[in-house]
Amino acid sequence: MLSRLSTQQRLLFSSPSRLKTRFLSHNSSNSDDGPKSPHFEILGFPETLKPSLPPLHISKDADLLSRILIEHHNPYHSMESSLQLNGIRLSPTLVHQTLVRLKSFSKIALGFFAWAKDQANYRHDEAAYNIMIDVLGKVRQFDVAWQLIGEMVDPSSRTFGILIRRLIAAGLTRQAIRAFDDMESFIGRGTESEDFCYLLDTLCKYGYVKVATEIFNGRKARFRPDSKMYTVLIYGWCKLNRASFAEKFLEEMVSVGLEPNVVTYNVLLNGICRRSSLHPEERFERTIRAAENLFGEMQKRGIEPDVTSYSIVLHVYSRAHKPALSLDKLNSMKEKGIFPTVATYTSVIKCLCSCGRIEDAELLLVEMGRNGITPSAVTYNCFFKEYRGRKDADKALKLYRKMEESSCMRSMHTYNILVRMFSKLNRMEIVRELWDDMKKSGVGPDLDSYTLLIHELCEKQKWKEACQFFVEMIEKGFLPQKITFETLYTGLIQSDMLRTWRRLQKKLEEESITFSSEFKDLHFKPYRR
DNA sequence: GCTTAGGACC
Repeated sequence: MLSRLSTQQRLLFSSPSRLKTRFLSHNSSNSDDGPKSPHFEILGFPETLKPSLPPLHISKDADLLSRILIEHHNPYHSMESSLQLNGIRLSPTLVHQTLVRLKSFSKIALGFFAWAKDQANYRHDEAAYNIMIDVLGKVRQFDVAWQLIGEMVDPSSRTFGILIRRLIAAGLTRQAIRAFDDMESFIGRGTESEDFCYLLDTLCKYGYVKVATEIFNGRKARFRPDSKMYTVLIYGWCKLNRASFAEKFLEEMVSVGLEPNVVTYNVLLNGICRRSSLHPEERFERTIRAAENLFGEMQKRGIEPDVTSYSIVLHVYSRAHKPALSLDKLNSMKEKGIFPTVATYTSVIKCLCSCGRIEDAELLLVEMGRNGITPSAVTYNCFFKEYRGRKDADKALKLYRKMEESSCMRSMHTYNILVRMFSKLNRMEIVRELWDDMKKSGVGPDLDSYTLLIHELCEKQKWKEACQFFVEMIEKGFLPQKITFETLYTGLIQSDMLRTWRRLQKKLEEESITFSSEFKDLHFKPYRR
């Protein structure tokens, strides 16, 4: 069962450096929708759910269907020969949800998609095509994506938006622009300013600001520029830290008679504040002065700063560790009748926590609740980090329970902070609970969770358990760091656990994982934190 | 689908 999964994952990436691909794919957690690890426990898959049973219940359960597909379907065989899905009733919801769950398994997703279409006579709607095109774009199978667009009844600009975003994300900006140009022959209407703005925005978000500027200048005559387009370009240049270009576009914008709005100013404000160094006090003051000047300019134009403007400044205070200023600013915005959002509160809370004023932060958390603002995982993580620093297990656990009660989504981070904290405190029963929660909620574990758990277990000399998790992580497609391998390997040898050691070796061989060979000559030190 | 909060080790 396990080896079958690995085989399928292997087939998914045909490049020779598949491990690297796998490794990278699991590290792209900050990309908006990069591949996620499988959401389920393969090891514990119950026998009774195998597709040899009448598959009636699958018709409603995308979770189950996707598990079965991942586990039993060989993408190189027809769906019938690996599965008996004949009795299945496909509905749009089932198809969408299943495709979403197969996002990291593009071949299986495509197999299912094609099977539904060709064998089950199911007519995919636009949403299903869009998901599929997105999945294909992620693995750069643009030829197949184009094929699907070709067979769609009426692809919309949304479909093209997805394709264009994937092309740009893959660095194929020329192709993206060509797709944009070809779009009107598919969607049955001419491209509009809005579509053009989306193209510019996507180019800028992925850092191709120069390309965006070029095509903007080239097609100004065709698409009437609006303040949104200018804002997008200003955002791009700010992102690249090229304030002079950003200002040039602001000037141009005004000179063609377009009024900058509050978003334009917030983009500029963020440009000033975003990466400015705050280290010596003068730099912090300089940044704040620049921000305040911009506030003044806004007011001169009759534009009132909004929550976002204040949140940007509050983030600067937080980075500069200025709890008093942070609280002042929060109060002054409230007096102006601007209601803080989660982002606003989170910045202030982060500031207070990082400055040790956790009681004040706790008061703000209460205030948030009173104002009907739901804290996010990011908000909670600020507290957890501080509780970890204080080794305050009780408070951390209490807050975690509160999170569960309010069914606040836990982030990967929440778990990683807490797993580390409770391992260090040797409260392994809680670590276990967290680990189970993490799997159940479907957010993890990720490469970091495995790495830190294994390192903690090694430190406690629980070699066997560490080894189990090491094997498990490989089976899930995570490439361990070299240091993790070395720590475990050395520990096993030093404690004469040759059988476990051999098991580890066999696993690595099976998966053809090698860590660079110079380790043989190294003198190992056991892991120290 | 124009803007804001976001890890931790070394």
